[in-house]
Amino acid sequence: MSNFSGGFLERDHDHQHCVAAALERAAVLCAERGARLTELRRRVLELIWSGHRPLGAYDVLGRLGRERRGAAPPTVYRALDFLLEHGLIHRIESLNSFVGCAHPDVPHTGQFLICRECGQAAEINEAGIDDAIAMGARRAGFRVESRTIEVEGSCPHCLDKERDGND
Amino acid sequence: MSNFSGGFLERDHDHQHCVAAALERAAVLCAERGARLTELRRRVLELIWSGHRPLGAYDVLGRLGRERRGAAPPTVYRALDFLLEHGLIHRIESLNSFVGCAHPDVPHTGQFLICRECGQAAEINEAGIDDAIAMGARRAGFRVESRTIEVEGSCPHCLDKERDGND
DNA sequence: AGACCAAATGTTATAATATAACATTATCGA
DNA sequence: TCGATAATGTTATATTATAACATTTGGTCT
Repeated sequence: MSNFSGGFLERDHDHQHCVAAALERAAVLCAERGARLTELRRRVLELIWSGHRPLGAYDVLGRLGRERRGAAPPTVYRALDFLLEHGLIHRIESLNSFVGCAHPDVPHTGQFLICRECGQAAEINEAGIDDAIAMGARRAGFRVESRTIEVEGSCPHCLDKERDGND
Repeated sequence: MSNFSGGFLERDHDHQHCVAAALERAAVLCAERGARLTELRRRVLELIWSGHRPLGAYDVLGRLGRERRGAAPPTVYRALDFLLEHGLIHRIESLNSFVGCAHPDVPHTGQFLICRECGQAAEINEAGIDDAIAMGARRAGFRVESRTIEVEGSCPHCLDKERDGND
């Protein structure tokens, strides 16, 4: 993963590779599960992966609409639901938007660092976060079923830019 | 805090007290800050505190509309914005809704346990969560500006009910 | 008190996000 | 090939949120 810098990608990384890999993982995983990765679903996944920033359902619809006549909100939401069910994408609650998951094979709820400046989201996997949540839940007698962890701030690239500009 | 059971309140707790205390804290805090807790804002805060489950803006509007002619969405959203700014309520992103904050005096971003069964939300304050997030952010070279931590699951009371029902 | 300013609220319209309900088409196993 | 089921198309509408401008209210200065 020389492409990675602590979860945030370099601007010049080979993004075609990200997309191709994501689509390939999805194909394998759906085949294993007997789930149908239809052309529509595949295309929506590809659109979600068009960048590393979360995309809204209507952004997806906008892009889809140009190439597919009769694309309507349910078209997109149903595809997104399928992709969510299979862990191929995550929903970012604080942005009402969706981002690709790079590890759909391992069931997990995402932990995200989201840059306010450039919009890029990085998924991290910090066991300590889940541990600390488990601790808090335990104290409260609460059974955890899922987690939403979304951290907003500035990514390393945008912090660099800030420093360059003497901010 | 004999009323509390690890963050989740007993069903028979003195809720009038919760509301009164919240309104009093708000009044004090606004006075200190020279912020105007108008009748409308106070009433919206009271409505948010009508229970310990997050309330949507349109729920608030529905209740408000009955008593205040000319209540419209901006009426409510503006009051909610004020209350958010002053930390008197928190927004629950995963529910598009709002819940009272019991500790508006101490600046913090909330950590919530939300029961899928009964809808009740408990705010916790688990330093380990923020620590673990700080660690993950550090690894990624990310500067944290705010956090959304919303954990869904089952609260102790609903777990009890499950067990009683041999679930 | 009166004039003024800024903040708060009222009012109307509309944007953005999401789902319901039913019709049609495609896929797959028997 | 038939029939069941899943997927998609289609139309309408629900839900959440904000823009833009008008009016009112509350405080301040003289």
